[in-house]
Amino acid sequence: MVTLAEVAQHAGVSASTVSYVLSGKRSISAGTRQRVERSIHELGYHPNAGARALASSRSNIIALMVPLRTDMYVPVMMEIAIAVATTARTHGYDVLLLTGEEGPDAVRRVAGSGLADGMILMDVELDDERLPLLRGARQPAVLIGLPADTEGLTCVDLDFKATGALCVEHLAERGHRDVAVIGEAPAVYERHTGFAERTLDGLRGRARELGVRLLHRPCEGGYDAMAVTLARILDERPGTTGFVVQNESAVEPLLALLRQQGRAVPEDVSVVAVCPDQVAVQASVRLTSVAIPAQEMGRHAVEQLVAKLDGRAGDEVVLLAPELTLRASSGPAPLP
Amino acid sequence: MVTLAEVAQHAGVSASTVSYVLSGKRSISAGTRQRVERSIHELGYHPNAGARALASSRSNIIALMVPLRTDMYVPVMMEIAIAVATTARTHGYDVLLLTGEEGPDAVRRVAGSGLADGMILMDVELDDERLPLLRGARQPAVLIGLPADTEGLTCVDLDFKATGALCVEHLAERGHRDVAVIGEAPAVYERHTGFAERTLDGLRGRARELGVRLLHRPCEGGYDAMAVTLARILDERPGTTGFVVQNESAVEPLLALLRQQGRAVPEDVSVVAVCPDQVAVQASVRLTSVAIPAQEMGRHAVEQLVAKLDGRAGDEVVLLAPELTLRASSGPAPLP
DNA sequence: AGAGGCTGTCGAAGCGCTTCGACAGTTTTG
DNA sequence: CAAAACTGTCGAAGCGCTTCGACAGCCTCT
Repeated sequence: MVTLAEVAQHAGVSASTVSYVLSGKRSISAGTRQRVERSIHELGYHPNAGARALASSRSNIIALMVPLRTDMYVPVMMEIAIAVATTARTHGYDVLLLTGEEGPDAVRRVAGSGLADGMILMDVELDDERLPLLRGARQPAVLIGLPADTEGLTCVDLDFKATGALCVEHLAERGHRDVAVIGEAPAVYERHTGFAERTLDGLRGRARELGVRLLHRPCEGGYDAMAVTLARILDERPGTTGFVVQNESAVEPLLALLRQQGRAVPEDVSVVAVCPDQVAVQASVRLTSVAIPAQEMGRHAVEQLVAKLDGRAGDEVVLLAPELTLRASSGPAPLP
Repeated sequence: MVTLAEVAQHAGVSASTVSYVLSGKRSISAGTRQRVERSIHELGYHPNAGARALASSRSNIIALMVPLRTDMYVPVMMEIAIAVATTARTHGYDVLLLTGEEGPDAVRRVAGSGLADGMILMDVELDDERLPLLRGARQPAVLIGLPADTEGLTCVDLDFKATGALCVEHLAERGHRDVAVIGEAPAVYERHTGFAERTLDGLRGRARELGVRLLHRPCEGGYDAMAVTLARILDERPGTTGFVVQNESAVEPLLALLRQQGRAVPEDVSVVAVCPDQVAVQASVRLTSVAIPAQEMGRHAVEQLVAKLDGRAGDEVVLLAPELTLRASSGPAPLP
């Protein structure tokens, strides 16, 4: 392994000069800089990460805590994770992957050991047990998701309340009076994951204002579960003509079942989904949907965190505005 | 931050003693050990990762390089990544997440800086440009996937050739003479990803032996692409009664289309999928499938890598045997 | 022309930990 | 019963880098 000292000797300067060339924290004459850069190149020098971390108390690593669960739409998680990793690199950071398994201990471990300079947490519950630790820590953190109390925390998320409202509006505009909501798996609600409840809030609030009757049913993914859920819904509210689907693995089963029952989409029934665009486009009926901006969320989270690490930002809650894309699963807009 | 020295002082021993208590590399009397452990606990001490890495030239970090692409089934990638992270923790390692974006440079950077002790690469192409670097490096590495030349490399993968053979056998046993293969997206073949081609090898080889006529068609996921592909297949081979599907996002569309055309599964047509069990179970017809053992692959990869790091293992190619699970999408076994 | 300010470079002091050799005290051995 | 072999602990020397203060040389003022 080539060391700083060897580079310095090769270039005929002192070690500190090489360090300053690398970090740019002091001005260096053009000639010296070039000589040093050539030596670095010729010797194939790479700074040692450990030594750097020790001397500077900065590891240039961001920890990303992803949920271990697989009852939520995994591609979204993956997309966020990849966006985080990619964005982090553009700011000179690497990403350490932590699973939810260790829980709060992971937070302690990473913060205590200086392994990472800051952390990003996904899948935050309304009253997450990791939050007190984060509030107390000198470790900057950013949450993807919105807990009940955001005091002293930085959060990034889609505005799910507005998302719910938007879906109802869209269906109401098209004349639907009875709307069913196919929600996430029951477990998601039971552990009080913020986004599911917030979507529901938005749906209910706007439905009340617009005089739409709403029926919400959680639903495991898959064909069988969807069949049972749909049967119950139509039993209870036979006049249901609008569907909002928030569980991506229920989308295709729902469409298949509706088709099978002779209910045409969008002629008889409208469907709006909350899902990544890819899913909406690949479905058997191209779905009108509110996209989950996974990439943007990941990118924003990193940028907030980097800003905090640079002392450029304080706590902040960023809610991304939902956007509804009209596709083939909901009727045309009514004439004005 | 509490340091080793402070713990040592608090416990009334020298710093090296504390270090040996922590690492267990020298024997320590029970009394001393307890005193030190109490001090560690009381002071809330966490060893500094950077200092440790510097002094020991071991970071206790494994780098995991995941593909950036999203044209392959993402949940499998995610499941592998999570299995890697989880298994790594049980061996005392953390996982650094690298995206394919940086390509070979990432390998250089990580190896050069000592950021990680070893690396695991996913989505390896037959003639991957990262391979020469790995062969030359003192950085142990494990591949998930199988390149063309495995000389000097450690690899873990599902035995896709056997998987292909198994699928054909299963359909042949049930009397199918014309079998269509719905493959991955064309791009996957174009970049010569090993598993796709190896599956095809297995399919073709066994088909020839068993006198089965095989028609292979790559297919983008989604409903529309599948519709076009299916139409072409039935046009070219109207007698097709068996399907092998290797693209998970084509599964549900295929089932919907077959249903729509009045071809009953499994009465008229049998379908065998290569996909995670979750997908097979959630489909509108529970699918006979060969599972992709994502967790096991991740776990194996870590264990191989850790063994190499401990000097307990050399290069090795581990191919996991495929297992076919009979479900509702293929006919009953013929009477003996 | 001398004071004061810049620039560019260097030396040295750590950062917190691991690990090697040394050694006092105790136990085993022939 | 002395010699040999352990055991358990300590001190000190780094690991490779960052960063602070110092300073030589030069330029710019009045």
